[in-house]
Amino acid sequence: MNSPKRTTIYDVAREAGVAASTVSRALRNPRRVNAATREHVLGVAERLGYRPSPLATALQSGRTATVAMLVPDITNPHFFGTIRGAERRASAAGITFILSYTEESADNELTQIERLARSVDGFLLASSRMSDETIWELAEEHNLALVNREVRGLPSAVVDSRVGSRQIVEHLASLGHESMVYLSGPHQSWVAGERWHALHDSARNLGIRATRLGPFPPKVVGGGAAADAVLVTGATAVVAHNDLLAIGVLRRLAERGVAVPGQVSVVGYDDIFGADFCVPSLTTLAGPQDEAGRSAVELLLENRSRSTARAPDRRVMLPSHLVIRESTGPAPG
Amino acid sequence: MNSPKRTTIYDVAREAGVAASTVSRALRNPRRVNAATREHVLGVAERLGYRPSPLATALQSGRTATVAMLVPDITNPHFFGTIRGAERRASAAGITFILSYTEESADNELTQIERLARSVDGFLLASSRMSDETIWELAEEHNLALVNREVRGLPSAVVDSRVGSRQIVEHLASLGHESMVYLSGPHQSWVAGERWHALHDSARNLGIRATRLGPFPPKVVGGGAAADAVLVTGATAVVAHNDLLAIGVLRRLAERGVAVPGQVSVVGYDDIFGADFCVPSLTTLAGPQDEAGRSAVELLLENRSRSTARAPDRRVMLPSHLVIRESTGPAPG
DNA sequence: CGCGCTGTGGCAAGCGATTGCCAAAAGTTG
DNA sequence: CAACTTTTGGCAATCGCTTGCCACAGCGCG
Repeated sequence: MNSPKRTTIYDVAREAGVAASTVSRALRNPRRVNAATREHVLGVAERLGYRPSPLATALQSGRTATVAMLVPDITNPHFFGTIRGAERRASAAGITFILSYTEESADNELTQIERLARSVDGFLLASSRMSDETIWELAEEHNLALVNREVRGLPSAVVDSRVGSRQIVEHLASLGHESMVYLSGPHQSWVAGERWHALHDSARNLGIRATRLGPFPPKVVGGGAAADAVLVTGATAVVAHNDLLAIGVLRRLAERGVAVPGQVSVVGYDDIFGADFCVPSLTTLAGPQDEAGRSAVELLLENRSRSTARAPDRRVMLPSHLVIRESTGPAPG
Repeated sequence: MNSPKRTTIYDVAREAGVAASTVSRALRNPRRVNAATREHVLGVAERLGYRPSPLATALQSGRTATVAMLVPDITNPHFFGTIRGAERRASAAGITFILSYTEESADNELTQIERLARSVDGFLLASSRMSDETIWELAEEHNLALVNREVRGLPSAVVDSRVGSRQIVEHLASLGHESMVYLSGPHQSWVAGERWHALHDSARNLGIRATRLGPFPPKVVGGGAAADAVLVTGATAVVAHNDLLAIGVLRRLAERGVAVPGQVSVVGYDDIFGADFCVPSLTTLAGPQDEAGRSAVELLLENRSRSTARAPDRRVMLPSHLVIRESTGPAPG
């Protein structure tokens, strides 16, 4: 419970025989106070077990030493890496980390931002479902950093999926595939668009027929319908919007007796936990998601002290790489 | 960025032609103010886009509407369910959710608690690595709720593993196994002890020889050494401290050409993501981890307003159930 | 008609820090 | 040694909100 009485800066001041302001300075602004007094004050503070109140500090100074991360869906293991990376970085900087799930809803994101605005120094928006315009407007009032999303002029950390998508297509082409299907994710998903464009372009360059199906829910259960939809197209290769969906596809294809990669090759994105031990193991585009979380926190911290509203356009692009496993193989026939 | 000037309670007061205290009361304490004035004030507040400052509220009233959850290891998917459940419940109550990873270290837990003490209403300790005594002392000063851990006199939400462990042993006995090995988790882990005791007792009752090996790191990589250690014992059944370890064991056994469940049966705990699609799929003790997270938040909220330090001894015990899959089968010979 | 009760609203004192401004003390310089 | 500059510490206002206490008005009642 909240203990009866915490020791405050005033207790320390009284005990040390100085003014509260001196204690404050000794703590935050060492050079503003004489070395000897400082030692003394610090000693007393230590002895009294003084701990500053983050709330009081924040109220007065405006700095909260807190960031909030908004994530659309916690069920998706894809985000764990990002969350971990962000939390680690924040924690290392002594920054408190607030986590909030927005359940795939842009409205929810807005509500949370509104609610937390006064208590944080900035927001990490992971795979935000909001429109570019909305985000852009929010950036006017709040300190934002985007993860796996780009909006003109805003700081972001994204794991590349354009180059990686091209690698996927090249991989499939080299195996003799002539047609592929992209199983698309939620249509508000920015990366879904990026991936499709990159796949589409590369496919055209390499003379492969590429079509898009969906959107499908980016979950294992979404794979059932997706797999069936694929089968009627007759394509020999499937690229799923993420590994969850891919795993669902594998499962459904197995049920239907379709050989992978004998008849159909399957590729995913993210290299989530389990991608290496499902059957067949999944060829997938892996990227440093935790690094993305880490970088985003750094971008936020960089801008924390800035005075002008809009942050400079810092973008971090992290490389991805294709991990080839058993779910892709030569095109049949 | 933090916008130039937020509208405060005073702006509303001036605009509405009342005192700030009246605005405050209209907002928090509806019955303390005349219905008409209240409507009026609320209208003005709405019109001005007033949002209360959680910091100011917290500083003055002591209520922060925030809880912090301390988790030993975010890499472990086991915790995802708990985190999700807790976040959902907190969010539903309009409570801000702080997440902090303590990297399997009791010291880290203490540090975090110390640091956050003034900014939260309570702590959720998930699978805490701290000693009973330390936790007990902390409870003197802080509002705590434990997840998957019991300490005399403190509120806790745990997923039963005693009954479940007995089910595991019965399952193995029914398959004709006469010896089993428990691969133990970190020795500070309370559940590890619980599980071993339950397994041990049940085994004795059923005339099965049970031994304990370890501790092993509760991760996939820990499974390598664990599997090898099992093989030298000659036991026909392995119960791993959690699914990660079990999956590691499966992998190592496959490498060594040991048939599962032909030669050795393997059981895990938690039924994490992937337990159903690894090969062979894993028999495991499943439990409502998200429910545990949810309940723990509720316990915290119940105690939030209490005056005496120690909370009443509320314990929530959630049932687990054995999910039988392909990794267990009849004892060889 | 006078008295006390209840319903409402305002005043002002905090909550625990930070920080601009000022004054005293100490150090510098010619 | 006087005139100045620099260091160092204190005062008090402030951040935005809550809440104990008081005052006033309207009301019921004997």
